Amino acid sequence: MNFDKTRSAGVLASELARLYGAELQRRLAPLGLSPAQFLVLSELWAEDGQTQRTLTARIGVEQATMANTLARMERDSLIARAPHPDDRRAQIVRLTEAARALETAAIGTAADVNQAVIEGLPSAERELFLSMLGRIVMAMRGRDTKAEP
Amino acid sequence: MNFDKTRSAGVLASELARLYGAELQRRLAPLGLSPAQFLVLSELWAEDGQTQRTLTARIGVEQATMANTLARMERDSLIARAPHPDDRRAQIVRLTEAARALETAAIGTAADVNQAVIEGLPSAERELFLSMLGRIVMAMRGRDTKAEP
DNA sequence: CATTATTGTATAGCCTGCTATTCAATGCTA
DNA sequence: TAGCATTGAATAGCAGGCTATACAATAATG
Repeated sequence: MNFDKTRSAGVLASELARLYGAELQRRLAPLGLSPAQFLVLSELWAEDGQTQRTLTARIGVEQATMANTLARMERDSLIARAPHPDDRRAQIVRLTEAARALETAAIGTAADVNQAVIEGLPSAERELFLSMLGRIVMAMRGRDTKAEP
Repeated sequence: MNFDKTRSAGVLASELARLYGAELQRRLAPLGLSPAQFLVLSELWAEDGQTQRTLTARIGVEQATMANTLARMERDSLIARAPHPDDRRAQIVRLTEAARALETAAIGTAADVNQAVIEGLPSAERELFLSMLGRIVMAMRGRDTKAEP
């Protein structure tokens, strides 16, 4: 009886996630960004002025996680919050000028790191790998929301 | 300019890691185990009486991370520490009876969850996926230790 | 309209990563 | 052998996941 982590999709994915996160962190650091902050910014670059609720849904993280990430981003002057015009519970999250200025560099960096990851495979296999990984994630997302009998 | 996370190996791997971790946590909880604790135990089930140093190397996390995980495991009575016979800095980490009793159930659970992950793909693709993921991880591990000019 | 349910955020507290620092014990070497 | 370097662990402090709560604002319902 034993557990072979070298053939465990979960363990391998976790290790890849850590390695990717470390590398991205290292390369985003000069811009003053962390990987989680980059993800939020990438949503805001696409559409500025979203609600915390919307960001949470689009990024797929829990509400509390987003609240904490946004708090750090506000502390770091990457975002500012304004009152929502017709819902006094909510706030509008907006990019600061500083954050807006980082778009090109940060997206380039993230693309580089993702390219580096995928270069671990011969080019003929890369598309297939991305497709498989995407399908596995979708399947797991499905399981997640489903309760068992 | 924008960042497509649905085609980012890193973002997808991170999401998969989170989904896997959540599911494994849920299924190990009845046994009183967390995913990180399970990994340590799986090393100790294979060879009891290792040093913190050895566990750190085999599992591939930082020393401080392992120290904290072991502290929680000791708190939870999964391991006990004994003085190392010929190095007074080191300690020998040993399974408790309670931890030894969990082996079959825990390994079965982890195997189930990994099976669930892989079932997101048609069976014909599963081996190839594991192989690709393994190769990508190995390539990233290599990059990691390498400094850039 | 008054109650109740739902929704948007914030907060507390946990786990597991990480880096940086510290300290004692060991090992090496001049 | 004395002194410096290395090694095994612990600790502090941060990030970013998570669940569970709390609370005010809004929506829905009797």
